[in-house]
Amino acid sequence: MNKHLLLVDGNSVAFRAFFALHSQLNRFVNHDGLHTNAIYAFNTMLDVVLDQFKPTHALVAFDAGKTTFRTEKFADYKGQRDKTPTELSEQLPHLRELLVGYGIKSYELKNYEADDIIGTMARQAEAAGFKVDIVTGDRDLTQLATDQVTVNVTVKGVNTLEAYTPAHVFEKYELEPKQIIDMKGLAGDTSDNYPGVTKVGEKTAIKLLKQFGSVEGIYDNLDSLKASKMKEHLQADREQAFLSKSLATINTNAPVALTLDALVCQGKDETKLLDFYDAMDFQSFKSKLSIVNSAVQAQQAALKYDVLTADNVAAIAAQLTSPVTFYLEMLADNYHTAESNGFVIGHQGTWYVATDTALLQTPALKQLLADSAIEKYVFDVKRTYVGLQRLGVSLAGTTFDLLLASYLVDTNDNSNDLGKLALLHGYQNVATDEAVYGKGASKGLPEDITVFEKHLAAKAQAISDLQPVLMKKLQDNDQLALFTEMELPLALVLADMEIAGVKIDIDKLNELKGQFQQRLDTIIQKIYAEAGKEFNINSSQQLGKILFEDMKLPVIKRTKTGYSTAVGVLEALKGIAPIASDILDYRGLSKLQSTYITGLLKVVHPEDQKIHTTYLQTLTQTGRLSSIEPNLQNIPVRDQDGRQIRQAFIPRSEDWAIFAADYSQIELRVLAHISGDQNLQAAFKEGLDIHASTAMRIFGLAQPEDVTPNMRREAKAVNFGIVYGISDYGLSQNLGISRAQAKTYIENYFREYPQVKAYTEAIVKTAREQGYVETLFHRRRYLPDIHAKNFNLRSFAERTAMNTPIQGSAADIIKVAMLHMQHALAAEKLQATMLLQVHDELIFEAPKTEIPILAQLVPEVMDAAVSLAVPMKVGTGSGATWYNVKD
DNA sequence: GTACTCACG
DNA sequence: ACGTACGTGAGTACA
Repeated sequence: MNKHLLLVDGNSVAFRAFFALHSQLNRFVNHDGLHTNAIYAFNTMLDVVLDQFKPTHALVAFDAGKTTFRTEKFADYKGQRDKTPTELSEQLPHLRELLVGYGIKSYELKNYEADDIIGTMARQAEAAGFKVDIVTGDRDLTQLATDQVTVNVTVKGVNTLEAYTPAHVFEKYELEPKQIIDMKGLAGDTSDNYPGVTKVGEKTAIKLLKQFGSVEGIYDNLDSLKASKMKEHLQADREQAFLSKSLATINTNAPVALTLDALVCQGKDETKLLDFYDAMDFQSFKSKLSIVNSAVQAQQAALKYDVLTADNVAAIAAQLTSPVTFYLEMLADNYHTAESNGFVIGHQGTWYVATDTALLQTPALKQLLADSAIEKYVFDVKRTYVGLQRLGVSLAGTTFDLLLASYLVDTNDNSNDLGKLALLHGYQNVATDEAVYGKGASKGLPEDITVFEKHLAAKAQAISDLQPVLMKKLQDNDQLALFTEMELPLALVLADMEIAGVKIDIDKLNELKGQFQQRLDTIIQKIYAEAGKEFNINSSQQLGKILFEDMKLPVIKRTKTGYSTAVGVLEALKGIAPIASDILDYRGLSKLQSTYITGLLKVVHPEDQKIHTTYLQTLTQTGRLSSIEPNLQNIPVRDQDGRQIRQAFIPRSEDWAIFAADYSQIELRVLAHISGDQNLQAAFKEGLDIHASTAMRIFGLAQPEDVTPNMRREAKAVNFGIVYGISDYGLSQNLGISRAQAKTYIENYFREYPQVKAYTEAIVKTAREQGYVETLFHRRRYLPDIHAKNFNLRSFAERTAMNTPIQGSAADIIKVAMLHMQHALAAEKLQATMLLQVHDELIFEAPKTEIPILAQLVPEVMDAAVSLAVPMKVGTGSGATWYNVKD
């Protein structure tokens, strides 16, 4: 068998791996708070190269430390390098463990770099007749390429490799591999921090080497060069050139205490890898282990199910007893329009699968599902309820929802895919939908119907198996009431709101569309005239060029990729360039046109002229809802133009009206409650204008009349800032004041509201000690970054620790209000229907005759949702459209 | 798929 | 010294 040696530059590949998944740094944290992104990507790389090269021998070389024979020669070698981020260095020891699991030797050598180990072993292996593949992120190693040795350099992350054979090196540099060191000697290397020859870069170096072959060749023939700046530099930097070349040269005779025989691949030790993956929380690698797979396959093979038919369904339904697990499959995402493809019902170990959804119409089955005395275990009760409802089937008695429970236990465990979610809980026996149905355009039912049936049975089994696990966790977290009394029943309230939908005046939207378009056309022509040419105004790239290059306007702010053209920037330019103000107008109108006019028209249901949004109940980190397809929680209100969109939101019929109620300052009231601050509480108890009251305190005013509108505005920003987890910089940006000024405001605020200050300090401490923060109703958010060494990550976690209990408790409160509201409407036998929730407000439609009743009832219910140390305040209004909602 | 921008609380 | 306000969704451009 041909011997084949794989040599990996451990540090360099780990470095690449770390930055390949750098944007995911927060998502790759194990249960001990260890970052794992580099380990994960390194593992992926290992799988790729082992599969590609199928080596018989392998070695991963690491750097031993900072000091090497190179730093002895040149003290500043690699001197300018930033310190390795701690999030990466903490991962390096675990890479060795991973390699042990893979049966691959790792090695480091004092005073030498990984390069030298690799160079030495490559030469030895070559001499012994091996084929050698080197994997590294560092192009310098291409100097080692020969006919037997290929240097594979990572490109874009770590999974794509560029293979440098001598021929490829020549293609790239027009040099022999051994001349790479001469090139480095001449051009230097900024990342390794050695100089080379002044003003000589890669291009010049290559030109010289093509003529003279090597650094030595150049200096031997220096006299033959005609006089030039370059010649002067070469003469002056002679010593540097030779030093740089020697630094770039990989030592292929390092005293490596390894024999080739010691590098034989031992094969994976799956038991070790299993432990390692458990420690790292790597579910996907774990699931690829054959010991895991065979266990999973055995369990899946043991999974028994029967197929429901028209003949057996009634008898089977009749004998099912509480609790039953039920799952309705709809492949399409949007359950308001999705077709139902099949379902499964049963209990532990006995599953009945149907791919014919008409069987749901069987009276015995319908009755069972609608019977609240028979407990149901499901995954995503809202989706199931709506799907069934569209088939004329009622669902009641749900006592467990895997999706909801998982979200409450940890807001990060919130995949909508049952298979993925189960995996997050270490449960492996159910495939992901993507694996079974595919994705994108090719998504569909498997050709083999039994694959589909098995998948449904496996889902039911997973729900049933995980039910006790999740219930235990909820109980341990003191979250049973939150689950059973709040989120589960709320799902049905939300489902009813989604199903009810909100009626849209299509003619109104079209009328607005025409008006906006006319104004847009005028502005577009004006902008083209001002710019001196036509361009795509929607492209921030093109716009940046026009403003800052063609028109030479001052650059206020940059983004990662170029010039920022955000509102703040354009506002600042308004005074010197009228085009800025036209672009702002254009942006405003074009946003309305695309997102709100055409966007909403696209999602109006053709049959009922209504919009049925979908609320995501398990998405946000704070407990708020989110709204999609379309988002009805961000319909314009602040600007007059945008606000008109609300004229298109109308009640279901002529003699009905829209009614809305909102909590006033709910977050500040929550803050007053949980901080226990006497001064803040007093302000609310006395019914003061809270922003004016804060203004009096931070500006030291004696009389309410002394508060100017500007003082109130600034105090309002301070109040908001406190809720967001304040910083002087953030406040100064928001108010356009100096950082010092902002700092004074904050100090004054904390002096006046000392218990708020104490709260912000205490909650951060709590987060550090227990790793999470909680809302009034025990909703929990984990904050692993609270311990981060990185200042930014840690600061962010600290602000989140302050904000989440406030925002989250406010979310809890309105959820309770919604539950009570639904009951009250039924108890009062009102036709009024709750339609929308926008974080601190509820929107209803009702017969005009019921509006006075609602004006009384809704604030009462919202007030009574929770009893805080301060009173609640609820504002209401009604009108013919959402736009017209006024007191 | 990511970046940018902007709508809401 | 570090570089920010908290929580969302959608449209467009561009690679």
